[in-house]
Amino acid sequence: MKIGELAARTGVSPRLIRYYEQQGLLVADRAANGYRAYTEQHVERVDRVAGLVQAGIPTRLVKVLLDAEDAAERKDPTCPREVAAQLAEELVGVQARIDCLTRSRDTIRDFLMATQHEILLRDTPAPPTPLPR
Amino acid sequence: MKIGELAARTGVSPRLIRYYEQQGLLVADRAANGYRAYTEQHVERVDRVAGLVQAGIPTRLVKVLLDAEDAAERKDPTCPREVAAQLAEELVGVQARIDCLTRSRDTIRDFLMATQHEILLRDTPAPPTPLPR
DNA sequence: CTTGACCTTGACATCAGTGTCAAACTCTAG
DNA sequence: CTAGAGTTTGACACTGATGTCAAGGTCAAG
Repeated sequence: MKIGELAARTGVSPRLIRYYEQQGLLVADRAANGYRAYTEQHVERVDRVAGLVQAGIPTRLVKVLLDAEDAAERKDPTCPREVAAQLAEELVGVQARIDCLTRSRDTIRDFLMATQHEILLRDTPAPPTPLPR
Repeated sequence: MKIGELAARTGVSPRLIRYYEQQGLLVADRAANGYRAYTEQHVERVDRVAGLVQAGIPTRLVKVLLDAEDAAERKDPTCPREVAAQLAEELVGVQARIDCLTRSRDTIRDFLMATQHEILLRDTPAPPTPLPR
């Protein structure tokens, strides 16, 4: 598929898709005419990248994260200690973000409940199930 | 306490603290000399703001979120439907970020385990406990 | 009183993420 | 063959979050 379709399917503008590629987060084949050619897998990839970027992860780190995911997928346990350390480092940052967002999510949800606006709550996950810490 | 101490305690630069105030995310008392004066509560507030901003929530929305939290805390169920709708809207965005980050966190954690780097895993939460969706 | 550390405001700079526009090319439909 | 839609690259612009610097006020220590 071409970039326009990929953009349509991911909700990410072509401009941004090219930007991500330029940042090394994406690799696109090229058709004979020079057009970028994408596969189904790219759809997922772009969604993932956009999601992380929107979650405040700088592209530089998105690359690290996704590279690790790729390695994991390939069952490629090649991981120099240095990289592992960087990932571990990043992990705490990610967890911090999750905690902060979770707190806000819970507060918003509770608030909407308290103000009789439950109707607005769609597919947001399970109720105040306090997770085992 | 003055801005320097607040900055030290939160790890947020004075510059940024002033910026947050300017964006309406913070309200600071003023001492007779014009210096901003903060209380313990501000420490928490600044942590919270910084956390959300780092998690990719634009300051404009951080304000909405925190205002709702404040309202909730004051047991103030005054909430025009319009505001509630906006919050509900924001909720799905927050949840999307959480999902995306959670996925990355799990992948990183799994990856570090798989590569025999468990040692690097500090206080990151419970193992692959698949949450009930 | 002077000095040094910290505060104030405001201007300017930077970086990342995005949008927009232009010029040129490709392809498909008519 | 031509028109229109989509693509490519590259330049420029903008916004939000931050850093930095300057000029001047405050204050505590010496």
